[in-house]
Amino acid sequence: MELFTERGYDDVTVAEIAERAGLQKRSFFRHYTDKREVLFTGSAEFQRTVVDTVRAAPTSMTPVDAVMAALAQGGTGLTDWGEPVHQRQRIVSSAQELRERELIKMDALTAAVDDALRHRGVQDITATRLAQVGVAAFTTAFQQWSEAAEPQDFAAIIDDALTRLRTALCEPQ
Amino acid sequence: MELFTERGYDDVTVAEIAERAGLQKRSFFRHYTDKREVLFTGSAEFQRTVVDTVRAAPTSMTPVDAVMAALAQGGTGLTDWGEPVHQRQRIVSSAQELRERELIKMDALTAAVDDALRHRGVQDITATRLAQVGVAAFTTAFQQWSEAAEPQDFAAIIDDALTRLRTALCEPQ
DNA sequence: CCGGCGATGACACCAGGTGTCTTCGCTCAA
DNA sequence: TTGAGCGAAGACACCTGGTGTCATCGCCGG
Repeated sequence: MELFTERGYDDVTVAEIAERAGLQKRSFFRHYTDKREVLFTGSAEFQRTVVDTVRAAPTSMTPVDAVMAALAQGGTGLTDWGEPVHQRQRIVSSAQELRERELIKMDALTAAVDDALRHRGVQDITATRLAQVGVAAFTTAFQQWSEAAEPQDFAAIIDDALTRLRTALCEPQ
Repeated sequence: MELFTERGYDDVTVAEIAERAGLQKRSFFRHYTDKREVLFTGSAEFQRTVVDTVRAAPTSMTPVDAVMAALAQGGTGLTDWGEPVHQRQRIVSSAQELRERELIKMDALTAAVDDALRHRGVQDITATRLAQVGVAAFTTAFQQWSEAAEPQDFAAIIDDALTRLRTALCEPQ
């Protein structure tokens, strides 16, 4: 993160990252499959958190609500980290290869949420759609959060995103 | 495509692709920025088609309907190619780096549709949501089409996808 | 017939990524 | 205490994607 922020993602070499960590280039690739992957360590844990929350939601909850609550909670956990998350976000959006990686992580998250919904007994096709919509709302909410000047409440942003989506889809002007 | 199908994406080298085309490795990179990009030549044109269709839709049409009609039309244009598209799809889904590239192309498409909707006077945030939902429906519809044993009508699939989404979102059980 | 221009050849070079063997440090049992 | 065993790291060669650079060739208009 230090190196990337100082000189930009492309101008930092893996050998330099390894050196700063007191290791050899080869050792870097024993910990991360990719140069990109070093910026996505947390994503597996984040995904697990969201999935667990969806599964643990009371059966009285609507599937939509369960998904949105899980994503809101997970997102709040992220945004609580504050500045480091902002920093990471700036780096990721600066390079296309990183945005690609982020997109595929979100795709994996979508698949995982989809799966969690099916475990709740939601019909297959419905589950897929809900997962897609939920993750899309999460993504834009997160982007909005990271672009905002003032610190904002993540849960409020993502709720707003969903409401607007519902309106647009179901009550077209 | 021949080489990739014969031996798999990873085991084909750029030098070999160039050789089969009677060119030098360096010349390949004068035509494509990437090894991946050679599988995404059509995507710019596809995006242009969809955007133009959204813009050209009569003002009497609902934004949702305009988007879905444009995507259905564009998708039908794709699926009309038949087997080559299936072949390409098999290759793309076989390698993570290719799926990543595909995702970012879809992201670009989403942004373009978003923009086109705003030009129609749709409110900004609504436009973004509609574009996301539309492209998501397109993606799953296309996937369903490419996995189907029998040739199917693309427009019907994508319509079905949207209907189910509306139901899931607006009339939760 | 010539000057210029775009496309390609030729070639060196860098960085990401991998295979392989060795070395080091720790743990645990005899 | 010692030594076998094992995982993590070092060392190093090697491949491939990707770029910079310069020479070359064919074409086209004047």
